Amino acid sequence: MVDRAKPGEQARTSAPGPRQPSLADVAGMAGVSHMTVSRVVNESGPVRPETRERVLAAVHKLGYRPNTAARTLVTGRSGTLGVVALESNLYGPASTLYGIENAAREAGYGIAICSVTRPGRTSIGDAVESLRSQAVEGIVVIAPHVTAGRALAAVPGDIPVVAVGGGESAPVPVISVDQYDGARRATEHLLALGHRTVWHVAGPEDWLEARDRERGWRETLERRGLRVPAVVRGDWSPRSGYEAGRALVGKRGLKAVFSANDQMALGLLRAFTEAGIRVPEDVHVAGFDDVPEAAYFNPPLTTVRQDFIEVGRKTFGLLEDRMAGGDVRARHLVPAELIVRESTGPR
Amino acid sequence: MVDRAKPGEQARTSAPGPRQPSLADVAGMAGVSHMTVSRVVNESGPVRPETRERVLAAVHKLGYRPNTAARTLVTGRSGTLGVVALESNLYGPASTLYGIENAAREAGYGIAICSVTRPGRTSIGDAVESLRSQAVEGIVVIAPHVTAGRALAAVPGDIPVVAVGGGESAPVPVISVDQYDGARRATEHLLALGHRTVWHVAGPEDWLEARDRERGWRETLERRGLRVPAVVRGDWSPRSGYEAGRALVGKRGLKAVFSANDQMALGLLRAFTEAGIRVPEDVHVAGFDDVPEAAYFNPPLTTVRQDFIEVGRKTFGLLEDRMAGGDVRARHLVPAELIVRESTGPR
DNA sequence: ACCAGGACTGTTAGCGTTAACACGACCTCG
DNA sequence: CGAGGTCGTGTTAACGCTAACAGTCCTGGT
Repeated sequence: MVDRAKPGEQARTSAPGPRQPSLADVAGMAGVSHMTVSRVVNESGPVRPETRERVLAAVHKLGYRPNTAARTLVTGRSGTLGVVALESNLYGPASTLYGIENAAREAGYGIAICSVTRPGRTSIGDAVESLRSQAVEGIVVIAPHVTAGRALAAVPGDIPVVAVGGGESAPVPVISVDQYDGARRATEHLLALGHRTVWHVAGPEDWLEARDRERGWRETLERRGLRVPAVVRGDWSPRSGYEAGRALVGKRGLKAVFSANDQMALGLLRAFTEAGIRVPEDVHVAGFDDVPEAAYFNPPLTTVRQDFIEVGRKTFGLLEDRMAGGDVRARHLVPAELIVRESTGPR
Repeated sequence: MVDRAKPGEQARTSAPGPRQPSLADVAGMAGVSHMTVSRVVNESGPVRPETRERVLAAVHKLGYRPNTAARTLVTGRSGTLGVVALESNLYGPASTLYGIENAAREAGYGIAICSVTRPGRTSIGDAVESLRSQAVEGIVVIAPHVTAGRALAAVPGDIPVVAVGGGESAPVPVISVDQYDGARRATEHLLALGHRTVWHVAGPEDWLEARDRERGWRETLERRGLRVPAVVRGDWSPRSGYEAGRALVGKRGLKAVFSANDQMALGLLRAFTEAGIRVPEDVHVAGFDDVPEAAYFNPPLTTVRQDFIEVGRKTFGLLEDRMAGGDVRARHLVPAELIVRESTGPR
């Protein structure tokens, strides 16, 4: 029996012990009915100041905490939102999650999360299901993946859902950074440096953000009647960027490269360095995301910044509207900002 | 009235509508008592196969979903764990969270999170409080910060809590990567390259991991009777690493630097490059964390890898023990692994 | 003096679930 | 052939809370 707590030290085992105090216990101590206690605790309905004092004292003394389960059962509201996050350890999703969580907490909501590693209709569906069973009042799906649209369509309609970065076809409201415009800006910036064309290292084909960025790049070139080089495709990882870089080395007329994210741009830089190609002297490189590291790459990376906190805030706002019964189906865009650094600097 | 759903299209507004079906509804349709339905749903107690079929059919037809709140109310178990994460957009915490979540979901638990930006006794306390009010069964605190110890001491003892990366003084079980040993390995690796000493860019003084890494470095030098240079302190960010690098440039005998994390190491590399100091030719540099980018830094970074998935798994296991009533107070360490790359390569 | 109505408090009835026990039918064993 | 068990099912009573209504005072206007 190692477990005997020393005096003054709380027993830290989870012995069943006396259960948490309930409204009734507080009521007993304060000499009122449980309803009066409920009214004090929720500030609903009038209570004489004197009574309130007594109740509050009892609440304090007993360490009373309202039982969420009971409250949820009777009110039908859990005060919890669910977030489905795909690849939540990537910088973008993690930051978005953070933004949503902040906005939600400010409004008094708790957050339940469910990450899914590999996308696919089933897993997103499972995640939503798992959250629903936690009685969440609404769900945010962070899954900028093509399958997300189908998965979302399969979600029962009786719970409010909004998506972050989903496709236009999603049957729910979508909020997203303007990937297309961000890619356009990066591409035009590179062209403005005097290049005849811009190469592109794209993200995985089944990611919507990858598609939008690629489209932004492609259409910018087409609009000007410029040659559109074959895209090299990566998987967002620095490693795939490195491989893309090696594939690109030696291409004729390689003067400007737009990478679909900063991590791949890092791999590119590495591959170019190894091949003796200097950035920005020989080739200009731009990325996407503006991860905190980007400013300290070698050289510092020109990139497109996404305001994830704003995305989180707007997403929560949209979900709130949906939960209030609004029929919002629009697609909301958050503007992207071009950050120019040395990787596209003067030669 | 824009809201009328077209036939075949689900109404996506949250109109109150007929409430979710309950056990009683299913029971009615199947012609049994609600208890029989409960037994079928939970696979508790014997049910004749024939009856089970009928019940299952009704469950399916009605789209019955158990009401968690009611179940929690009566069983006292919510099936949810809480995670308090500090700076959850940093690579380490985000990965740990991911690891914990995975392990928890495998065991059938849901996860509620609560991030806190700035540490301090109150905010961690608030976060714990907020999670408790969500009726979590246990709490993981990811907060490798000195204030975490005090904050944890203030948490009521009636809920199981474990900490990730907390200090030895924490009144709860702690799980952590062996920071000290990781730092020792990095330092010894640098010394083995023939340097007379190793400089150190430390993390914020109030982070326990920063302290452990610094101690591992310092004591390794002291053990060999080597000179211990003054530490330069950063805040984990690449920017602070850059500034540290500029402060270091020109120091006499600067041959080897151990940075407390990879991001700062990146800043260091940048500062050295700008100053015309070559890595690894002039100076050797090592980091800590092994972020995915580290292998593609310029040059690729020697660093200490932390197995966050393993940390998450062990953390969940420990919490499970606590919830089962075990009085585990030990400190569990996950070994760190040195990854050697070009930044400490041959000259 | 009387009644309307507000302020304050209490009583009752669920919310949907599981725990605990009760009951009949059937089987097995001595 | 009856005692005692298991199987399959039902009944009842919580769990802790809020909604809805029912009182009981007290005040103020007529």
